[in-house]
Amino acid sequence: MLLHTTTQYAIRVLVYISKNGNDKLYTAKELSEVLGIPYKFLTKIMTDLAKSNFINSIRGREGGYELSKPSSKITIYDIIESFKDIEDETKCILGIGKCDKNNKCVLHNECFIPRDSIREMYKNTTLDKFTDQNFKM
Amino acid sequence: MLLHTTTQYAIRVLVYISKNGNDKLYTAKELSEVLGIPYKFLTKIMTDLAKSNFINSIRGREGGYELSKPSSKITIYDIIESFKDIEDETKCILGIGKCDKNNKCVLHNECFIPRDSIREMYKNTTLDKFTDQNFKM
DNA sequence: TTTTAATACTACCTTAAAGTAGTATATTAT
DNA sequence: ATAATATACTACTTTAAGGTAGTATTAAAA
Repeated sequence: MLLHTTTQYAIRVLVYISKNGNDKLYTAKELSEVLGIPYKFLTKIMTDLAKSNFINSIRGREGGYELSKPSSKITIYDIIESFKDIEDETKCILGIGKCDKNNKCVLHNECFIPRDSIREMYKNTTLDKFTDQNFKM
Repeated sequence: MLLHTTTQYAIRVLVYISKNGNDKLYTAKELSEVLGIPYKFLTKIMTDLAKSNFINSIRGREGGYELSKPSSKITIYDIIESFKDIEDETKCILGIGKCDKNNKCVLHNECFIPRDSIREMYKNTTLDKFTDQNFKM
């Protein structure tokens, strides 16, 4: 359920840009400072986000980053998936191969609903959902 | 939500002994073979389980391991906690310090219920719950 | 055209978890 | 007594994630 630091950073950057408007460019320096993400680590993540087409990166003086599509078209699930951080839904919580209804570990039934609800929430949550609200960044 | 391999192994060993009866000793060799856990890794974990008083270890020829208390007194939560693998309930899913009701990240509300239900399940699940049932090991 | 300020690339370092190897110690059957 | 068969201890290796450093490239301002 917990996400890798890299994925957390990616989500936070995209949420920040979405909340603050996609009508200007954001530099790595600004994102790094305001979100408290190490600069060099952040630029690596931004390059990945550009390659997977979440953002456009504009090089050179006056450059920076912007979302490459409306925030209503980006889900939390998309971001997590792009960093290969989605939990395989058949993966057994006790590490015994795959769990399905015919092949259950002792905790399978108890874990299924909460795991599924998290995954559905990720799929249903788009970045525009946060634009009006006041959350910590 | 996913557990470390060490924790998964520990749970599986204790569940196995509980299901198969605490009226005999189980050797590391048997547990390793039947559960598919690397022998040397398993013995390290068993030593930890003995130190944290989940099992008694009997050294020497004819030795082995047994539960040190009734399986009804051992919860999944106890095991996970002993391997320091319990998720801090105030830990922010996006890694922004602590989340509580006055200081929420964008995903806090959506994650709270499923995270809490997993934790409660761990607390309410004792090893004797599995003794009659037929689950994969 | 040169300087400045931005991102991109390549390589490395650090840390913790997973796993392995060898030896020491304990206990019982013979 | 001693051989056999257990667990315990110490130290090492491997791997992946997180993080750092230096340089190259790009493009607009001056």
